[in-house]
Amino acid sequence: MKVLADKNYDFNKIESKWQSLWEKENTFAVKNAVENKPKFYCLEMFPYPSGRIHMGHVRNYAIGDAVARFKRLNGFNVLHPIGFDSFGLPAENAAIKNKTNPAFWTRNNIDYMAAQLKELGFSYDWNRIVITSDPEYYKWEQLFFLQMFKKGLAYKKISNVNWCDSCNTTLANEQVEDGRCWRCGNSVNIKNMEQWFFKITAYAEELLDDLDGLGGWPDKVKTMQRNWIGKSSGLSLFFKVEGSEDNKDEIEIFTTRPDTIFGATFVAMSPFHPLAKKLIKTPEKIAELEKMTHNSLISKDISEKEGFFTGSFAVNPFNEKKMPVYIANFVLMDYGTGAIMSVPAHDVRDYEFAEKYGIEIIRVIKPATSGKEDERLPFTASGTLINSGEFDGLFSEEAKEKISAYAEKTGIGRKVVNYRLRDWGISRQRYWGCPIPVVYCEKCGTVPLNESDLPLTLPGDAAFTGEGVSPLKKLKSFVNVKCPKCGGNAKRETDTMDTFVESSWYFLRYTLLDRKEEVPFKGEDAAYWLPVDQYIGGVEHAVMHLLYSRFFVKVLRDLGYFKLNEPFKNLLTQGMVVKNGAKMSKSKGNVVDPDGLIKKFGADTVRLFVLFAAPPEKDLEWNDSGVEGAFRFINRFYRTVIAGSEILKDADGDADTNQNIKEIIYKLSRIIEKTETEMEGRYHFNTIISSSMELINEFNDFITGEARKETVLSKADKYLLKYFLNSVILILYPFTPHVCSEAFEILNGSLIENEPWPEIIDTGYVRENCNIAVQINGKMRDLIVADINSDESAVLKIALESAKIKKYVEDKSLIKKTIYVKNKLLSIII
RNA sequence: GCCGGAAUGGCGGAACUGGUAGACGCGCACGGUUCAGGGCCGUGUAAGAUUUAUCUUGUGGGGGUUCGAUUCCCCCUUCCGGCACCA
Repeated sequence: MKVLADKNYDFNKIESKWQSLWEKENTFAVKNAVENKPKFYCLEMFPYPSGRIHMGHVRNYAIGDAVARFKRLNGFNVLHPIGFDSFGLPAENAAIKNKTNPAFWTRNNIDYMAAQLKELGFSYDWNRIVITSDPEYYKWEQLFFLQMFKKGLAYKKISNVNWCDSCNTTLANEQVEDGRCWRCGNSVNIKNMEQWFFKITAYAEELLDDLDGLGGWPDKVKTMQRNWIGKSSGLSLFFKVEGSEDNKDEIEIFTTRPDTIFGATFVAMSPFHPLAKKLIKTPEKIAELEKMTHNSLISKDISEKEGFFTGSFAVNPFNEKKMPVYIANFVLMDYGTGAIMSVPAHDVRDYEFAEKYGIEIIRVIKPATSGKEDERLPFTASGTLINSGEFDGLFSEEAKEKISAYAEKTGIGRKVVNYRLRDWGISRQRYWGCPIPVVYCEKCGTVPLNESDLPLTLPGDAAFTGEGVSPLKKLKSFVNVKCPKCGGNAKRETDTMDTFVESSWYFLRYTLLDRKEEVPFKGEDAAYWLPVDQYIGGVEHAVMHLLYSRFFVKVLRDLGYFKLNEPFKNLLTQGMVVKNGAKMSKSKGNVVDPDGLIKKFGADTVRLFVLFAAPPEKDLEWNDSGVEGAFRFINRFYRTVIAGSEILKDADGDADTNQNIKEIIYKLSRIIEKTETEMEGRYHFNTIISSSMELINEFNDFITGEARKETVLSKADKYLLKYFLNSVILILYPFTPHVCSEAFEILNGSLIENEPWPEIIDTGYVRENCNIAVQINGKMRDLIVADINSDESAVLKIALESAKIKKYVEDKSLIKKTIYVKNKLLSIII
């Protein structure tokens, strides 16, 4: 007995029906390795459990779900997991406010957001959920830390670090944007303190080189990473300090412009340079130095170049020139050597400084081209050397080589490569993060925990007052501990790890099916699933998460976990969801809440709209009436299916069919092909959806329009129309899975998930004629109809009969030249 | 300042390697639906002129290559993003 389908589109009923079926049947659960099926790992950046899903999430996950469902239809074994990046500050701030443990707030948010994701109908394998604040997850992170510690890849040092007053913690360089905290936007100070670091700089060269192999990444992201790593090759030189005690003091400088060495007129040194104090001759200037270091600690921002003469001189080994040594606020201590040779004639910054303090300026590079512009100083381009002794006449590039070689030969310098990239500071002075598994013993010093003592869990009885130091530091029961080595008194490390550590390997954890197994993940599973075939997320993580993850994978590889070099094969960075041209935010009052929309229109409508309104890489302008348009289309689509299911009941596949039907089947075939092409990586779903709309419009013309009234549909016609309608349902299924599952069931009585992607069928249709554009001197003048595959002379003949063309070409002899593009265009030159 | 990216109707966008610019949707207008409204269906919708089955202009602006340019090249403007004393 056939269940009569609702005539009207009841999204509530349809969506809850399919969602509960998917959940009950475990439809999207996936095994590690399935024979005869290629694998596809589709991953979206997991959310921080802030409380509710926002439109940015909906867009991100709708894109990912479209890819995952499409790949499943196409016979792939698809891993499409989800989890929660659940350590982090908002939970702790909420804990301070509510005087509870961050775990409660986090748990509630995860439950709510997981329910929202289910209501949106995303096809995740929920069995593989990863929650990073669970000890069963961060335990392995602590293990990685210990292994890295043993290899020297995790180490502690005192340095100037970024400090956010509002978050009460330090930040990595990547997490400071425009001098402000990436999370809260507060301006960042500098603090001198002891911190744990991951030695990402050890991988700088590999991280840079391997970018070239990431063909599936946007150039933009690769460029950002390249700039962030900031490799530069140059020369480091030793300058003797004149008159220093026993002539021992030397200043090492770094330059990328050895060709300008003869133009150096002073040495500029960072106020933090170890020699700074020693070189200064007067007490007043020591005071000045202290003022300068103090100011540099308050703010990274140097609005005005400042400095002073130390009273000491350094000697340029190339020309024995005595150069004054200056302390300068714009010289960074943690890049290069903390001191530079200053060539005001050929460096903008040095020029500015020299002008201000009246230092000598010597030109040593002559422009290759002559012109007023190039006569001006500073001149920073390449050119020919002058005033440079034996190197005169050489061009910059050659001079760099020769001068560097000379320096190496004579032992006054060496070629070096510097990186802008700094080691990743991972210490955070907060509670809600992964504890660093280290103790400080009175006797043994810094001692790592034994692996068997992991996990080191967060204590549940910490107090969240929001005042003073981290809750962990104040908790004596946590801090006071026995040394794992000698059993003596020791104190625990109370810093926790940056939450970007969790997100650096969560995609590996997803591959582990049985979470009871005592491993972070299994090498064979990782080898099967990785690299991620399609990664989707916001571009804001271009140099944070995406760089850290690449680093982490290389470290785990070197720790012997697998042979993988790069985690993410293809990357799609989706644009923001904006309203009235601005990013949605509470302060702007332009937030659109998905819950209300799902209630009003259903998940399929919301998903369809976010995919239809713009291609994924562009920003998406929110538009309420656009959502209604998406809703209207789904209604129309549903009614079409209902009507179709009545009309196409007795479909059967033989005998001749009418030419009009063959024609729309032909059109369908082109759109199936186009969809396949788009789904290979461009992912312009908006064009696929608009094509589907066209197909539905065509279909409606057949079953309700004039065409139907004129023709009686044969069984074979109906067979093709049913194939047509089923194909459209399959094309739309990745975007609007609920209504398509329902539609497929109405039409076929079976599950769409068991159906393969539509094969293109050949109806034997051939286009009989085509429209050809006729141009006169490059301007479109007429559109004529010609037999398909006509040759040029036949088309020209038709064209010359056209009244519009005759107007321009009275006589064939006027034609100078013709260009013919078969079945498309004829261009006549007169 | 340096490095990227973008600019197409009233709006979101389409046009894949140069070949009929404006698909599809929104909005708007008119019409239909025993028509209050809504919904649904149909028609029209780049601009300007007009003798309305006609012509001109038109893809940020200016130049170039080409029979032909939204597409390729050069210059400029605006907007967005990244980096910003990294020597």
